[in-house]
Formats: sequence, C-alpha cells, structure tokens
Amino acid sequence: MIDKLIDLIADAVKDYAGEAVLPTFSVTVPAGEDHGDFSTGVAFGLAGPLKMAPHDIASEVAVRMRAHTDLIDRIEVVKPGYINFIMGRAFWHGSLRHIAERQTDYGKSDVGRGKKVLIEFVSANPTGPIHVGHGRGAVIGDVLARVMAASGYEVTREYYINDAGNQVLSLGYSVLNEYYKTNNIKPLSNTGEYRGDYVVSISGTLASMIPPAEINEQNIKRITEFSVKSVLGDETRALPNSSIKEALRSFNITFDNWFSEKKLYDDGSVAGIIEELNKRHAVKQEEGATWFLSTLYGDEKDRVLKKQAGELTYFASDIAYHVNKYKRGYNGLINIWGADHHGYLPRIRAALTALGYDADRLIVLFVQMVRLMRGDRPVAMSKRAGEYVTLKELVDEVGTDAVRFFFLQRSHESQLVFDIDLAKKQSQENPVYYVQYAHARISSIFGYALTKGWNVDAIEQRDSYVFTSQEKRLLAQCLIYPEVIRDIVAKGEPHKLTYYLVELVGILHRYYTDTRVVGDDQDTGQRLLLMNVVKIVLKNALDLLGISAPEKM
RNA sequence: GCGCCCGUAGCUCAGUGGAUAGAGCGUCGGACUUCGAAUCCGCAGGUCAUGGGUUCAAAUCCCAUCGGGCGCUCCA
Repeated sequence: MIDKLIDLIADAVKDYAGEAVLPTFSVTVPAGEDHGDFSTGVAFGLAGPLKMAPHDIASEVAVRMRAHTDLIDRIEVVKPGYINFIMGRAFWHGSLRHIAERQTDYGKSDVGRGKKVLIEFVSANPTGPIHVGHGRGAVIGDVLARVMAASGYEVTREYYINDAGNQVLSLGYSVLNEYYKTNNIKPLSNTGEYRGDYVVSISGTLASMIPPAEINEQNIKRITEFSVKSVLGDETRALPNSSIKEALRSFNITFDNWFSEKKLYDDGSVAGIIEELNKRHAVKQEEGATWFLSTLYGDEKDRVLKKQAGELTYFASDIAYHVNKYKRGYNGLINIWGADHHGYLPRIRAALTALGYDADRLIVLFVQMVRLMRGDRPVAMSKRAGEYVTLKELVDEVGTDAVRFFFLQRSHESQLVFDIDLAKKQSQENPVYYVQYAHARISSIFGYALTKGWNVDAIEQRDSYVFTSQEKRLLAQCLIYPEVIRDIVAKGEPHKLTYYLVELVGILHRYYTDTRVVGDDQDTGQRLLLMNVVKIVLKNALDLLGISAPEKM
C-alpha cells in the first residue's frame, strides 16, 4: 500500500520536473502527530538539480498530487520542504485487507529475482568450541540469510572448515599428549597448543576409535581427524553437548553446506590455483618461497603462497576456496568475517582479480569484537589456554532468544561489551520479552474474544469504521515493515529489524492500555482485525530473526 | 608509523544530510475489583570527544587533533 503512495509521489515529480531528475526517496512515518500519517522529503533531493528552494518544489509536487487522491484526504507542505500526507479511510481499510490477505507472505518480495547468493559465516577453526564472538557473526549471517531468502534470493549458507594445516595438527598433538599424560606415557616434545576440558574429553574417547597400540605420533593424522570431527560434532561420542554443530543447533542456526578446506588440497585445487596465477605472470620465486604479486592488484605487499619449507599457506587455499565459490555459479558472495581479518580482504580481492573474476561480487561484512565482562571484570579470552566462555554456555545461561536479540540490537560495525552478569540479570527484562509479550498478549486477547463470541477468522471488515489516531499509527508501522526488510537487504544491517519491532510493540502496548479491545460495541470486531494484522507482522518479523513467537509465556 | 572500526544520557547502544537527538538498563514517583502489570504514564539525566570547514540545513559529509579497539606473520 505504501508502494501506491510512492508511485503517486513519483508520478507527480515526473509530471512536474521530468523523469531525469527523479531522486531515490522514501516515505516515513513521522515522529510527531502533527506531521501527518506519512511524510516524504523528495523535495530535498530535487533542490540541487532544480536549483530551487525545497519548499517551493514541495508545493509544486503537492499540487500535482491533489488531482488524483482518492486514498489521500489531505496533503500539507511544511517548513523546510516536507510533504505530509493525511490518508483517507479507503487507504487504511485497503491496507488492513492487504496485510491480512498476505498473511505469512507479508513482507516477502522478489527483489532478489532468484539471484544465487552464497553467505559464508562463522567458519571458526575446528580446534575448539565456538565462543561468544563467533556467536555474534553467526546471528548476523543467519538473519541476513533469512531476510534475503524472504526477499527472493536463492540463498546458500556455508561454513568453511579449516581442517587442513598447522592449527588442526596442533589440536591433534594436544589430544595425543593429553592421552599420554593420563596413561603415564612419556610425552612428546610437540605438546600442541590447545588446553581445556574438551581436549581431555576427546582424548578420553580416543581409545574407542583407535586401538591403543596405534595411538602414537605415526598416526597423528588419524588422531587429528578424529579430534576435528569431535570438535565439529561429526563424532558425537567425545563432545555430545559442546561441539560446534551442537552449539549452533541450540542457537537456532543451520547450514546448507559444510565446506572442507582439506578437500581443496586433495583434489588439487590449491596447486591448480598457483599454476594458474603463474600462467598469468602474477607469481615470483624469492628466498625459496613462492609469492603472489598482489601489489600489482592494489595490495600493500606481495604474499606468500608456498613457504620456504614447501608447505602451502592458508592464503593459497583460501584463494582456491573463493574461486570454487565463483565456479559454483553464484551471482553474489557474502562473507561474514571478524574485524581482525580486515587487512586480509585486499589480498583476496587481488587474487580474484588476477584470476579474472569480478571481485566486486564479493562483499565482506566485518563484525567487530565482542568484549566479555562479568560485572566490571573483563573476562580473559584465550582459546589456547582453554579459558573462555563458549557460545553454548552463554546460550544455556541466558537463552537462545535473548542472546540472538541482544546481538541483533547492535550494528555489526560497532564493538560491543557483553556483560554476562547483566545479560543474565536482564533476561527477565530483556527487550526480547517486551516483543514476545506483545505476541502472547494478542493471542490472549483472541482467546478472550472467543469466549465473547468473536472469532477473528470470521469477522467481516467494515469499511465505514473510522480508525482512531492510535490505530492509524499502529497500521502505519505495520505498513513500513516491507520497507524495513528492503533496507536490511540493501545495506546488510539486520539489526534494524529489532529496532523496528521494539517501536511497533511500544505502540501496541500503549494502545492496549488506552483502549478496551474486546468491548460491548460492534467495533470490537474491527479492533480485533487490527490486532490480527499486528500479530501477523510480529510473527513474520520474529521468524526472520530466528526468535520464537509464543502464544503464551 | 600506516590501514579499518568506534567515540551520542550514569552504563550498553540506536540514529550516518533534514522537523523538538532516541531506546533499554539504572535512579526516583505514579497506574491493576474489567481483554496478560513480562505492561503503561511521569521526573531526572546531552557543549552528540575537541577544533575548523562544506551546506538553506551537520551527531551525520571533509580536514586536523585527542582517546579506545583491531590489523599490519613464510599464523590461521
């Protein structure tokens, strides 16, 4: 319905100034009540090209709209150059009908037009349980995936497993040494760098997988593989409750694809990439190592692909991984990375460009750090020392819905302080309950209404009903929901959805305290229909956030 | 030193060219014999880090400075 208003404005602008100067503009719900039901600032965008005062332009546009306005009661041009709209009854009733008819589809669109998009996120090294910082990236990637899927994109969610190289090998040694220690065997010189309960758990189940006689350094590869599987959750005996997959599952996050780095070595992809770069004269040999000339493509310095010692770098396999993504035919690639990987992007872009791929199709969202506190005490985070708060622990303490909501209230590019004590204390008053309560409350109203003979599904909408200003405000907020979704997709900022919900729910709760919904009058039915529409929006939005919409709480 | 992000209410954070700068938590004070008080209403709290500039209009854009975080590995 808002689209109609936008079209009307656009037509008037074209009529007045021509299509060429039509700026991108939006329609907003203004803060004050005396600024109309909806408002637009198109005139500001036209002021530059037309070299006129915004207010004069707004007047001209408004005049051209007054001709065809069966949906609009009044148009006002105000102060610096706003055009405010006071909508008519037909508009409100049409809107109500529109949302009610679309139901679970309300807010969905096809702006993606079936474009294939790959979202890679979390991708934490399988060397230990995932922690709180990963959780933040996980929710951001997950919600972005949900929102884009609802907007007509064909989304694949992928987790890249770094199961090759020194890090996982070090895990293997850590487990082996733990095994030696508990069985009083003389330890090796390579003790591995990971400590923690999970290392003990894995070593405890090692003998059930590998015959004790074969548990030694000669079989470090097998031990490593077993350890990685345990950490990931593919081998459930060792860490049934704290594996990466279990932590993500309990955090309501799923993946379509778990992509193995090791596979890229095994099938020759990594070697092939170096060969291909070599063919394109983007490689040099120096000091016994093989370098990619990334400075030719805008990076600060050249990067090593193959070390002096002969082993390939993580960078080399990462190029292969990204090339693999392109080859799988995705139009859009989105990576959610920790902000500490910021300096890594130029070299990946350089490599993709050198290999003839369009690096602009790769978008990276950098998620800033999470600093953990317990009250005023910072919590030390050291994965290697086994000293950290895992995502699973946090979710068990605070709850999936609350943690997800909390992470989604912050912009991904702001660092945030997560006070565990506060989060636990707040779990009673967490904003997420504010939102969920609204949903439960409407359900409860419906239950009560039913005892009074009002069945929401059987009520007929009466177009003669005149909405109160609060009711119009409520409807207006429901009507901008699709705009919010569109905005999130365009800017990659899923946190806007929680803010939207808090605002919507605030209007609802205020309305509820001021207005008796289920009364003795015939208008009861019309109010119930409005509640139904709010409930639809709440449900749809909470679904996109991966947060439950309870009927009771 | 260079690059990226940040600096907004006591705390945690929204707002990133436009109408009186917002929310949650925290303080204090009010509202349930009637649809859910996990709610609502009110009070208090701001030189939007600082200084300059651009603009009809700046928390928002540009420059400088100060402060904080991260990165600048033949680590991943």
